[in-house]
Amino acid sequence: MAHDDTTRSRTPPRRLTIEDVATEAGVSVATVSRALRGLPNVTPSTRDRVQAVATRLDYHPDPAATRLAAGRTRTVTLAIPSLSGWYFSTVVAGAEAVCADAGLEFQVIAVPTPEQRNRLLDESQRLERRTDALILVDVTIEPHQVESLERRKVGVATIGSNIVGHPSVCIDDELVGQLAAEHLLSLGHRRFAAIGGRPEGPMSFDVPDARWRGFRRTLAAAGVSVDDGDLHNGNFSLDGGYEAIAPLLDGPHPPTSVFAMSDEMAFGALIACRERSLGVGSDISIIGVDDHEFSRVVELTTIHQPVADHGSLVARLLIAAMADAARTATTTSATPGASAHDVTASVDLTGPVRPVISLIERSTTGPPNR
Amino acid sequence: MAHDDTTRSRTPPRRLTIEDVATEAGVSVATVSRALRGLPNVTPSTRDRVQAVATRLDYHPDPAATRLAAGRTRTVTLAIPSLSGWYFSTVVAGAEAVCADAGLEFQVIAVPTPEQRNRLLDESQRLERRTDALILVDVTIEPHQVESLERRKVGVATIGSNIVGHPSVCIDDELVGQLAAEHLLSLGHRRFAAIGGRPEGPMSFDVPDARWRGFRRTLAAAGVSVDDGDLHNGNFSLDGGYEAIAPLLDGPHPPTSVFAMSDEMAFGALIACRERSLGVGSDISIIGVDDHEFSRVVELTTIHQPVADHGSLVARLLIAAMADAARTATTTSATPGASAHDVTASVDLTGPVRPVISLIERSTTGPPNR
DNA sequence: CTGTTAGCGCATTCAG
DNA sequence: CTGAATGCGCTAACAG
Repeated sequence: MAHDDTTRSRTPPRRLTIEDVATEAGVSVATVSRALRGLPNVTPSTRDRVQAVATRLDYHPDPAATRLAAGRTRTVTLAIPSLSGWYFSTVVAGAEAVCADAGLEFQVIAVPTPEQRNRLLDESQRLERRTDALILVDVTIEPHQVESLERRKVGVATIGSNIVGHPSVCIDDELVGQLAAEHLLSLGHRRFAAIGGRPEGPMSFDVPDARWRGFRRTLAAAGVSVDDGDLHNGNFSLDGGYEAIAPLLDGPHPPTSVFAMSDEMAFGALIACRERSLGVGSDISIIGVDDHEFSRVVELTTIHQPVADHGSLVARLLIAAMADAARTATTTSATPGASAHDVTASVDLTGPVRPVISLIERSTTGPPNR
Repeated sequence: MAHDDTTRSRTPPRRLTIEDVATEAGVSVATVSRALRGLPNVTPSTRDRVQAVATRLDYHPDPAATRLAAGRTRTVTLAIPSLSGWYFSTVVAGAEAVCADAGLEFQVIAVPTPEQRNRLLDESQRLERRTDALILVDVTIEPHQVESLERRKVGVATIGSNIVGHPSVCIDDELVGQLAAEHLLSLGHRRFAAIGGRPEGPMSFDVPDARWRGFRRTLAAAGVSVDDGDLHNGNFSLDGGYEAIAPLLDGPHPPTSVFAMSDEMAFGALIACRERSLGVGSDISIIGVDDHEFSRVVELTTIHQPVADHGSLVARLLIAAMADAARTATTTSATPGASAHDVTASVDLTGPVRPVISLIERSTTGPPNR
């Protein structure tokens, strides 16, 4: 009554190891290891045979054993202030897809506070053992932390900021501010307010600063002056946007236009305006940043950035950089001149990649009516 | 000239091992292992000493080695049709937070297609080696796959469906349909359309079916009949909602009310209505499901579900179930009667937990004007 | 209570 | 080109 014990039995089937494959294929484990990883020094015929057996047995090397023996984890870890929210989740999705494609495990960790950020980054020892590389999304990192990761050969790539010598994707945030200012200015606005970042909030990334600089500079060039009192904290959230704008609307001297540094904050502002029966696009103009999926639902004028590309782009850059590093390491210590013909990875992966941004004019902005 | 070589040198510092701690503390590695894991059979004084040394040295056990030796990975893997989108990312965020808190690594994998789903679930061998447990979010799983995972002691928990004997969180989807129908009915509507799931789309989960059943049943009880021709595919996306509703609006006999099975699809419907200058809440009523973060921005009437809790809840249930399983395993083979006093985990973790849902009436629904 | 020892599954020298 | 041997760092019996 022989039945397939490995699929029917109630007891856990013994996991098959490289040795099972070796025995079955009539070779040594070393050969199996080489064959399966596509290393040289294996006769094509034996390689094929080994691969056939492995496939038939449905063999997959144990990642833990591989890690322990080889020292590499084949996993990428992404750290991000939050996993929810449109921007963040879109970035995560992009990065995951690329990593999965590359056969890398994808781990993710939310670091909403500076404490958690440091707890993660200060333990490079721990990190090295868990991951081959780190993708930092709107997470700041200090020089000594970078250095520590470099020393431990942990790859690093960033979104929203950049580290010299490491791949990064970030838009020109000053330009964002400039485009917003130019648009509002061209419409005839002269009274502005801005809703921006979390000065004492969880993270301290410099995106909002740069946007504010660009905004302010452009206004100044047009002879309009704003000061830091015109910048309000909206925490990059819908509620934050609402809270930030409401008092202004109720105040004695409301702005005719507001630059919300994210669409989500702009949505909050929209609610506040509706509550007060203000005509958005006439009584008051609102411009956001992101081109959030739902911006067109409310016809929000905004500055588009290709968020979906951010994640996949860094992941690709990171993977290329890692491959590059690995190859350089072996190349350097083996055949110093071998890279002459190998221009494959000679694209520069260390400078920041700057996705193109553009103004999308919809109906929440218009000429001021007062 | 002694300087701290482990933090300054350009060469990777040799990672310190359990043996370093042992030597430094003057005990054996076994004792260090016990002490650090809080196992019994260690004198408090030595335990303290070991812990002090470990802390001072900033020692962290290598996860790969632990996995290999202990067989457990201390990682939880979450599989989900997509990582972006409000519902999904909110769930992910909740689960991650709980896992991180519990000291578990958190891996995530997108399975947009049935092929990818099967590729994941059919390789229980591979899965077992990578993760201790699986959280399935709106991902269907076949009985034999469940069995295979059970045999390999991989924990499983689900959201959006439930597997007997495993923890799960899912709302009463028939009730969702019923609430929507009752609301629309009470307003006086008699002509309905529904926008629902992806019949031939990537996933084949039964959420939309249940919602449709509840909707239809309630209507029938009120003497109104709808048929499958009134159910349109909106793919649970904004664009899908738009595409689904547009032709109806342009048709000869448009509905006075539409039940969108997700807020995102409702948003798409909203756009279509606006394009046609239809008064939403008067010319046509729209009700969604989710209570999406932005529903209040557009004043969408919807059926609220506590999405933020879903993720953290399953994660908690899963972790409890895993602890339970581990304890049962040891208990059973050691002290059969020991659990008499230990009622800690005797809450039932195997039945589905059903979060409370409720209708939130805003302004996109109202009495029909024709 | 503590130390010794034998693997966990694989990658990797080094001989052959 | 291939195989035998060593060790990655830790846990889990077992012996003291």
